[in-house]
Amino acid sequence: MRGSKTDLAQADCAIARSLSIIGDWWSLLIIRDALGGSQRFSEFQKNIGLAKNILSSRLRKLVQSEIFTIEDDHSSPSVHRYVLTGRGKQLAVVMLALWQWGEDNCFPGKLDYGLADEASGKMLARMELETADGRRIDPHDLRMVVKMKRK
Amino acid sequence: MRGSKTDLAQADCAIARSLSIIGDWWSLLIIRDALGGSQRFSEFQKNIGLAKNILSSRLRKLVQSEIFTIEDDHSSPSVHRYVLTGRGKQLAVVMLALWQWGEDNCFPGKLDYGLADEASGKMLARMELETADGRRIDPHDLRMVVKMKRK
DNA sequence: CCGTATCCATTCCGATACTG
DNA sequence: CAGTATCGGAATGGATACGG
Repeated sequence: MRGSKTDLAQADCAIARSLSIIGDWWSLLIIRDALGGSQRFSEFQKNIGLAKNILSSRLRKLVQSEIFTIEDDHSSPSVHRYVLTGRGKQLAVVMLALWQWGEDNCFPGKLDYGLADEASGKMLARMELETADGRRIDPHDLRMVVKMKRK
Repeated sequence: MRGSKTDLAQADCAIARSLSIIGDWWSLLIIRDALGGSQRFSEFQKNIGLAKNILSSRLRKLVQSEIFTIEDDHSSPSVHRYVLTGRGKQLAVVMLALWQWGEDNCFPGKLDYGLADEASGKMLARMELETADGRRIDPHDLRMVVKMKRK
C-alpha cells in the first residue's frame, strides 16, 4: 500500500470521521457557499473559483455522503440544483467556528464584517465553550479528553 | 501555473484563511491530539499513526503558523515539546464543532462517549447557533450571509 | 449553460533507511 | 527517541477540449 491514503472513515473518533467526509478545502468552501444560498454548479464555480472537474468530483462525493441532494430545476430540464440536506445544514456550526477563528487570527486589521442570518438580518453570536452545567471555559484552561457518558 | 494549488491565505474570507492554515486532515488531528495533552513527536506519531516525514513537515508548518511553539524538555537535551499557543488552543471550538457533527452524523449507533474537560471532569456542552441578541437558530432555518458590522 | 473527459504538473503520503 | 532524506505511487488541481 504505497502512497495510498489512510481511510479515516472507520476511525474510532468523531473528528476523524468528520474529516474523512469534509476534511478538505474545497468541500468546506462549497458548503459555505451553499449555506449562503448557492445551489447551481456555475454559482459555485464562479464564487469559489475552482476548476470544473474538481467541483464536479467534489459535488459527487458530497452527494454520496448525503450532504447535498440533487433536485430538478423547473426552469429547464437537465438543470439541477444542489440542495443541502439536514446533515449539510448542521455544518453551519463548524463554519461559524472556522469563521470565528479566522477572524480572530488571520486578519491583522479587525474585520468589519461578520456572519449573519439573512432572514432576520441579525449577526450570529460568537460560540463559546461550556461545560454541560453551563459554566464557560476559557480555551486556555481546557484540556480536552474523551470520556464515557453517564446514563 | 499548471497543477499548483490556489493560495487561500489572502482570500477575503475568514473561513478560507482558516483553511489555508489548518485545512487538512493531519493538521487537525495533530491539534486534536495536542488539545488532549500530547506534546512529543512520538506521542503524535503513535496516537495518530501517520508517517514520520509527514508529521515532521506538518509540525514545521504549524510552528510557522504559530499554532505551536517549541519548548525544551528538561528530561534530556535535543528533546523538545510542541506546545499549543493561544491561537492553537482557540481551535478547541472548531474541534468541538467537528466532534459534534461527526457524533451526530457518522456513527450509526449512538456514541457512548464524548468530549470533556479533564480538570473538572465535566462533559462539554453542545454548541448551538444563536443570533447576537441571544435567540437560538435551528440550522435548518439559517441562511448564512456576510454582513457589515454596526458600530 | 451543465457538466464530463483527458492531459499533465504538483503535491501528498507511506515505507524505509539513515543520522545524532 | 527525534527527527531528516529519499523514493515511488497515489491523489489533487488547473487548463482545456468536448458533448448534451
